[in-house]
Amino acid sequence: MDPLMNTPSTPTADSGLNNDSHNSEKRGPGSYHHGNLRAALLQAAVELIREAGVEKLSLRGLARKVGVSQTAPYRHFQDKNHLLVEIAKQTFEELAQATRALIDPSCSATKNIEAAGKAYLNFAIHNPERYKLVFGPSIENRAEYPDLIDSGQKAFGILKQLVEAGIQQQELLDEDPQILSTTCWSNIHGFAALAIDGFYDRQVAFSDFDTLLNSHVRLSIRGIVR
Amino acid sequence: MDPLMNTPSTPTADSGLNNDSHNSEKRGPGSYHHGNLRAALLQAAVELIREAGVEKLSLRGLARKVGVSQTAPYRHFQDKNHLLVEIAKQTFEELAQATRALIDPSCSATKNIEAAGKAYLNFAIHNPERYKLVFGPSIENRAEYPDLIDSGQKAFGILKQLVEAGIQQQELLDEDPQILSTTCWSNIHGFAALAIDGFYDRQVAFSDFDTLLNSHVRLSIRGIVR
DNA sequence: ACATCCATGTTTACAGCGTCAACAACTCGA
DNA sequence: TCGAGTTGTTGACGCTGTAAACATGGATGT
Repeated sequence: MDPLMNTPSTPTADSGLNNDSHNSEKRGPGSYHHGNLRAALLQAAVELIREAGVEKLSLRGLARKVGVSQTAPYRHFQDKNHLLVEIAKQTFEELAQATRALIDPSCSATKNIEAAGKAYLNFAIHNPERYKLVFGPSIENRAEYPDLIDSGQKAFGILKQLVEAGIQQQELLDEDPQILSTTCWSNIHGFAALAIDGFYDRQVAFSDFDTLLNSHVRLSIRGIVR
Repeated sequence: MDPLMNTPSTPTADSGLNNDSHNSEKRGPGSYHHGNLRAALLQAAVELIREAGVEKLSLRGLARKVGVSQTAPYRHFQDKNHLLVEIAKQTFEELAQATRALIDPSCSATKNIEAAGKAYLNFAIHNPERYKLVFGPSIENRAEYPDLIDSGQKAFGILKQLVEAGIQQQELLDEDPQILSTTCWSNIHGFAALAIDGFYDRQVAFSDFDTLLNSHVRLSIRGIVR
């Protein structure tokens, strides 16, 4: 306990005031327990990631933003990695939902794959930092989180089903569906990754981006149709 | 000497001894200047990155490995980012060279694109951490390093030339070469990225990996051939 | 041969990070 | 009502990137 500038004063009254001032309804005035910290942390983390990328996310900064002490998050997440994994899981699910949303059973499989691909890319491009979180190196030991793997496989499953249908309908090449769908996924993912990281910015005017995206999806799928 | 100063020891004798003791041959015995520090740092950094990935690379650890003080690297690189940029530049050049090596002018453009794609993927898969460094989020403000951008564009230029030749030879679709080559690159990159990050490990047995790779290249290119 | 300059190295220090251990406050069921 | 468990706080440790001040010694001009 140094009498210097560090800790200003009584924690109870102070934290209550602080929270009241810039933290709308998350904590009652002067209350010790947050009440919904886990959810608040996840939400704030997503915001911070969206604003500055995963690399810039720190648990301490996150705690500051939510208005709790720097170690409070450890009551809800084993460590930073577990927090990221949770967000990645959610992101996979949103990605899957966005992809699934545009599928129309009355259309051909090929059309559906195209629609799904575009939806996938649009999600990726509108949520670039979270997309990078999911596929990038921020998460350590991905393999050790079965739930995360499951979410990913579920998203991939959407595409795989479409491809299998396409093969059955003789719209696509009669080859191993695993290979066809993997190739398709790679193609789409590659575009997302490069687009997000700005590798196309110097090649394509902004107005042409949609053309590029549409062409890419069309040409990528063309590789596996009959 | 000065009893008021709190510097603990005479730096001359001490540092000389230290260097002699634990620093094998990189530095002459008792020599103060390294003589080749910049190159040594780059080489050691590449090793560390290969072993543990860019995320685990620290300038201090690097300095330790090379046997210099923790701030010595700052005499040769403005900051960590500049070091990474330098390595990325080198990697781009190696990648370009590996890709170019397998091109055979007596073959068709399509065959060459296929060969280049496979060479590209093989380089990526055998140098996963450096590949991730080049395309991943480790480097900040990529756009502010024109040399790096140039290296990237040069590597991409190889593919673009092949695609343009293919269009002229009427092997490929008669469409915007920029779009065709971008699509081709995306497809290859997507496979590299997902393969490196282990997204195929649970789908494909190791022995089947080459099949998957070859199929992917074939199908990806198929999308842009006539 | 010698003095001097400057590139290259070292020491020290600071702030920020992830995380652990010890302690404090609130909640809730017996 | 009380005691236990949950959730929060404080303080500390060792790591990081990097800035400032200082030391060294090889190159250079005389």
